[in-house]
Amino acid sequence: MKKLLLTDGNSMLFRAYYATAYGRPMTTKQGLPTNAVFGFVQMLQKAIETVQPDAMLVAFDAGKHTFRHDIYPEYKGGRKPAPDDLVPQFAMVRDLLDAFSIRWVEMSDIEADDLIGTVSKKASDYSTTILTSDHDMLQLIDDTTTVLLMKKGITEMDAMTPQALQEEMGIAPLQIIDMKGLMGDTSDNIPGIPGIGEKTALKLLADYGSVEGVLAHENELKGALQKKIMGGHESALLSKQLATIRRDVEVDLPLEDLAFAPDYPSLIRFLETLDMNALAKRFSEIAGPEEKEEAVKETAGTDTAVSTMPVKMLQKPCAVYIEAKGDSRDSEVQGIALCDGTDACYITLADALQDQALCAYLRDPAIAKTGYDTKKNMHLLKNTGIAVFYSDDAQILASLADSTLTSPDKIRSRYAFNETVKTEDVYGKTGKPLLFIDPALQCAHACQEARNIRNLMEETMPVIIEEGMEKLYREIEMPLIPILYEMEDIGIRCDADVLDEIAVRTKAQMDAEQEAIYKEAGREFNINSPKQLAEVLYDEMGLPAGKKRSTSAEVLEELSIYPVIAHILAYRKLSKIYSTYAEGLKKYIASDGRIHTVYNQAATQTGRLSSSEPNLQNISVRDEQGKEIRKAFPADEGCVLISSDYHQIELRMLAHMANEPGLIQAFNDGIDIHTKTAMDVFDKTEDQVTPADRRQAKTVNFGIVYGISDFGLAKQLGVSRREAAEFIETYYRKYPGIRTYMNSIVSFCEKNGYVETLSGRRREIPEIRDKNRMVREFGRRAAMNAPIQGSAADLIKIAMINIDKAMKEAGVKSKMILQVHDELIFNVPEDEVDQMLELIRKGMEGAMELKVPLSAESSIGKTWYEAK
DNA sequence: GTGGTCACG
DNA sequence: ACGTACGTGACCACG
Repeated sequence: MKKLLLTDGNSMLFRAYYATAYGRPMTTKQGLPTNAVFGFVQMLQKAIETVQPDAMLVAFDAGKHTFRHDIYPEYKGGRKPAPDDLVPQFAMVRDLLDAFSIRWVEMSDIEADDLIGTVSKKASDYSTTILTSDHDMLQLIDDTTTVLLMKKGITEMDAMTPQALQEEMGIAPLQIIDMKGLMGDTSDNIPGIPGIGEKTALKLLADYGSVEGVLAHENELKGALQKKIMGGHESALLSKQLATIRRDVEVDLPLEDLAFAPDYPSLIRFLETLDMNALAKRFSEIAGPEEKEEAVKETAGTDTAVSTMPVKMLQKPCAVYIEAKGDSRDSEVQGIALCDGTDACYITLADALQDQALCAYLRDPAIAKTGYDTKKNMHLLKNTGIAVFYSDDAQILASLADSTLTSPDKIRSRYAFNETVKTEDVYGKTGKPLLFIDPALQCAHACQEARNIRNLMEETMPVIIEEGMEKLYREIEMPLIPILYEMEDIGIRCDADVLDEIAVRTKAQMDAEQEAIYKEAGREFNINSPKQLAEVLYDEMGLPAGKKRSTSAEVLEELSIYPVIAHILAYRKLSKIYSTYAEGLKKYIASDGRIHTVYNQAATQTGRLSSSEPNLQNISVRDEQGKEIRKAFPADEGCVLISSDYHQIELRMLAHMANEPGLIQAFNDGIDIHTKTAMDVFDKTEDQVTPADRRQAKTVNFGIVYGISDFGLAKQLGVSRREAAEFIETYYRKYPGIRTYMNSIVSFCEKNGYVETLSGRRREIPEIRDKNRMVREFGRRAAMNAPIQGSAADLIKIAMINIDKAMKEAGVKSKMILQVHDELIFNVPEDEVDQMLELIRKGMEGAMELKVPLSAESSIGKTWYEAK
C-alpha cells in the first residue's frame, strides 16, 4: 500500500518555534529570525524518515473567518497574536517547502485540519500518516490512518493508532469529538461544559459513549455533575460541532499530484541561504549516498592479513593504501593494504620490507597503482625504504570529476565510502591514543580503505574520460604531484629570530594602541571581540551605526572622523601581524629551520592550489609593516631568491578566451592595460588619464574578471549604482567581445550546469539554476570568473611542470619552493641566477600559446622581502 | 564548531 | 523589496 504523509504546517511551525525559541535567538547574518524554520525542517525530515512516504502534502491555515466563526463568533478568540519573530517565518517555511519540492496547500478561510481531514478521506487506498501536535486530529485515526503526535522537543513523536488511543485514553477515535464537546478546548476557545475536565469527560464517555448519550442519561447522574450537564446542553452540542473536522471541503488536490520527490540539493542551497550550514551539511550526508546508491558495492572478495603478499595480487593493478597512525604527513606507517578490485590484503611495514617481490611491484612504473592523496603517501613513505610508483590518485580524480568536492569529507560522503572501521576505532582519538592497537582492526581498516580507493577510482575514471579531462589529469595534475611533493619537502628557510624581533616590536605598538582605545572608550574590553567592540562603539560611544553594526575595516573607515577608529584599525592590523604571522609562523618552523607548507591540489573549485599549515600564499605584501614578515624568509647560504610573476594574467586570459580584438591589440602593443581601460571608459586621451582614473579603471578590470555587477562595482568605487552601470555599459561597448563572451558563458552554464577552462577543467555551478535570485546571481558571477581564474591556474601548473623539467635537464641545484597563484619563487645558487632567469621566463611565458603574449617578470633578493 | 575579520592572488 | 563583486586559510571570541 502506498504511503501518504499529511502535515499540519501551522501546528508544526508553532511547535518548532516554541521548541527552539528559548535559549539564544537564531537568525541569519542579516538578522532574519529562523529558529522555527530550523525546527520545522528537522521535524519534517524526522517524519519523512519515519514514514518513508510515497506522497506528501503540508496544509496551512489561511484567512481568519471560518465556518466555525459563523456558528460561534468567539471561536479561537482570546488568542495572542503570533510573536514578532515568528511572523516572517510563515513565508519562509513555504519557500522552504518549494525548495524541497514538497507540495503545500492553503485555502482562504479553511483550516488546515479540514484540508487534512478531506484529503485523508479521499486517500482511502493509502496508508496515511498525519503529522501534527493538535490532539483534535486524533478523531481522524482509523485502520489506515495514523496520527504522528509531536511531543516535547523537536524530533520526538508518538504514533497514534486506534489501538494506541484505546490503550492511552480508553476511547475510540471519533469519541475525541465528544471529549471536546464535554471538556472544551481552551486553545481554540471552545467552551465545552463548564466544570468538566479530562477526567470527568473520559468517565462519562466510558459510561454513555457520546455527548448525546450523556445528555440522554443525565437523570442517572448525581449532584453537582448533573447540574453542570443540565446547564450545558447547548454548549456541549455546539462545542462538539466546532471540534468536528470537516472531511468534505471542495479542494482540487488529486492524490497523484502529491507524489513525494524531494529535491535535496535545492533544499541544501536554501538552508545555506539561511546560514544553516551545519544543517545543510547533515542533509548533504542524507542526500549524498542516495544519489549514488550504486556506489555501495557488493564485494565478493575477502580481506586477508598476510606476511607475504600473494603473487596473484602482484600481477595486476591495485589500489594501494598506506596505513598510518594518524593523518598528518609525518605519522608512523603501520602497514600497506592492496586491493585488486575483488580481494584485499594487508601486510605490516616490517613484513613488507622483507617482501622483495612486493617492493619491486610497488616501485614498478609499468604496473598501474592507485592511491589517495599520493603526495601525502610520498611523505609517509619517505624514510621507510619503500617507494610506490602511483599511476593514479583517486583524490585528484574525484575532485576533477566533481569540483564541489573540496575536502576528503565531501568525497567520502559523495561516494559513500565504507566506514565500518573508523580510524579512531583502531588508534583512538588524537590526544587520547589507545594503548593497545589491535592488528586485526588495523588490517580491517586498511583493507576497507584500499577498497574505498579502488571503488572511487573505478567510479571517477570513466567520468574523467567521458568528460574530456583525461589530458588535464594525465598531463597536468598527475605530473604536478611529485613537483609539489618536492616543494613541500624542501620547504623554505625561516628565521625565528627575525619573527621574534617583529613580534616584540609589534606587541609594543599594540599595547600603545590598546591603551589609546581604552582611554577613548572610557573602559577596558576585548578589542578582538567584534561583539564587545560593537557594544563599545555603537552603544556606549554612540557612533552612528549603519545598516549593520559591523566592525569590519570597510565599515569603520566610514567613521574615521572619530579618533578611536584609527586606533582600532591600527590595533587590528598589528594584531594580525602579531598573531597570524610573527607568532603564528614560528609554530611551523621545523627542526631543519624551514617551513614545509602543504599544497592542496584538490581544495578549490577553480583549479587553483591552496596552501596550509601554514598558508604561505597570504603572507603580507600590500601593507608596508606587514611586508616586514617577508624578511624572515631568507634564501639558503650562497643563494638568492628569485620571484617571478605573470603580469596581469587573468586579463590576458580573458582577452584570449573572449577573443576580444581591442583587448588583444592592447596587450600585443604592450600598452598599460589599466590606462587603456581608463581612456576607453572615461573617454580620455592617454595624457588626460590621472592616477585616480587609472585606479578606478583597475577596479573596473577587477570587476570584469570577478563577474561584474553594478552594485559590486559601485560599492568598490564608492560611486552610485547608476554610474557604475554606465561604466560597465561603456566598457562593454568598447570591448564588445567581452559582452558576447560573458553572455555566452552564462548561457552555457545555465544550459549545462558547469563551465570549463582552457584545459577542460570543469566547475559545477548548480547555483545558476537555483530558485532564489540571489543564489542565481552568484552562480552567474562564478560562471564568468571560474574559466578565467581556472585557466590561469592551469597555465601556471603547466609552467611549473615545464620549469621543473627544464631544471632537471639542466641539472641545476636551484629549487622551486613556492607558488602563489601567479607567482613562483625559487631558491637559486648565486652562480645559477642568469641561467635560471632565462629558464624561468621561458617556462612561464611558453606555458601556453595564447592570442596575447604572456609576460613574466622576475626580481631577485636575499630574502623574500627583497625579491619583490 | 561557527562567524567575523583580514591576509593573499 | 531585497542585497552580491571571484578564489582561498588562520586567528580570535563565543556558545
